Amino acid sequence: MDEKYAFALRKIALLGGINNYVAVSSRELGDALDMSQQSASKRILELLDEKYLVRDLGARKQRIKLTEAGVDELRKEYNEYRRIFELTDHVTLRGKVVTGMGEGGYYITQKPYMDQFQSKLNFRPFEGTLNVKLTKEDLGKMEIIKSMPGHTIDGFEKDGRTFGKATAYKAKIQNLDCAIVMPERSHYDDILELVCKYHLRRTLSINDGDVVSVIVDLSPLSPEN
Amino acid sequence: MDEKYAFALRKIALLGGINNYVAVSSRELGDALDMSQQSASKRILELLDEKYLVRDLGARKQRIKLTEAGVDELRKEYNEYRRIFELTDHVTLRGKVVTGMGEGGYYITQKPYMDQFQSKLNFRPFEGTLNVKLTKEDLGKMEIIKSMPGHTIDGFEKDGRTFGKATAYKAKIQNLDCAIVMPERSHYDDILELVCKYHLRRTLSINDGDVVSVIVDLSPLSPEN
DNA sequence: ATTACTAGTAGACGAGTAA
DNA sequence: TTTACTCGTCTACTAGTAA
Repeated sequence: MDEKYAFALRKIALLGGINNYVAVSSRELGDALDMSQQSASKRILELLDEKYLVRDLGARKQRIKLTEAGVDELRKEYNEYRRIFELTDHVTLRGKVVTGMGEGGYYITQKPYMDQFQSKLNFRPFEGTLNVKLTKEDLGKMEIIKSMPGHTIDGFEKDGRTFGKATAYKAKIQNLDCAIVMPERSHYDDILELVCKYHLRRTLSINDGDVVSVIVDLSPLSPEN
Repeated sequence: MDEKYAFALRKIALLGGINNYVAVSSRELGDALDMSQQSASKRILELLDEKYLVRDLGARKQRIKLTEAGVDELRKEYNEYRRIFELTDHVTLRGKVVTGMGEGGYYITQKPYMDQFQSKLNFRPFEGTLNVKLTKEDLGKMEIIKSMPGHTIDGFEKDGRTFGKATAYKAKIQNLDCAIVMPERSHYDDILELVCKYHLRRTLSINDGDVVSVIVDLSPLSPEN
């Protein structure tokens, strides 16, 4: 991603091209970008080529709109700014409860993992994880979380099989202590895996499709805790 | 402000150079900016020249830090992203109550202004304005407000003197209806001028130095209201 | 008005290298 | 190791202009 593309996309978004088509001439965009009409025209062609923009080239004036990919690029930059200016001690994630493959539960209950949860998070998880599919808006917050230290859960070998490393972060769901676990090699990055001392679905009376908020603690870890 | 400067400042901020000096070699910055060590070195010199950066050039490795001006430039971009992604119907401003020059009161009480307040905001302000000096963090939010329509208060002439145009936005302070008034040609942009039907200091028992929150309404204006 | 081609050029970049 | 100079290349820009 070239920075100049992000810059142009940002200005187009500010002109209203984020949710709807907006009529922006190459001259107007040139003014916004402080460049010539010709260069702005070229920039638009490049953005179309990169699939960051779609265009409806009418007779008089073109109408343009960011694509999903274009919005995603902007969101990346937005998240960088949030890391810079909103550095707080917690992040709130929202998502919908879903049923996973049951793998989470199998992994979690391995003794070496359990022992580490006990020593690092101060509780032994109930066998099983609660899977939460994050809303699109909160997906970017995962990057913020990943950039913070968290509790490292070491991997191990057993019966010739490898159990990978993971990182855990203390969290709260409806004021109940829990933790989110992020395997180092995860296929999903929009699924949050929660572990808790109790059976979350039963304790909180939640089911598939329910929307829940998870507050992830990002305060600096005290050494040896 | 060249976009490439903002890009470099952003990466430096992410590397930790926003509050403190941080050791970043020109090679490391080059990697972050996806450019050569030589170009990154040049970029740092340019940023120093523009006073966006200060440097402590030690024997082994330089230590750099953003200046106030540098942070301000980043905050501008951050505010652009907030306008894009956080488009909400209100903005909360915080600041400290201060005593102005008394000009506000003189202007406000002019009949042509008063009549417009009555017709556009549906109240006649108490004679006098409450001045609130905004916190640095919320200064950028003024840009967001300025970019929204608001109620236009027309200027007029009287006794050969010109009374300028202004824009008013409905607001609430401690749940009390009020409005902020932004003269088109204002010398201050960190001072909020509030008008209210009541005497705010007396009604809310506030005095100089008290910190107040003002919720500014940005919901789209209904036509003819 | 528009958009966007071609051609010429200024300036940004990296390689080589000094300190 | 650093930082940062010079210099040659090449890219990204604008002017002119067509459609």
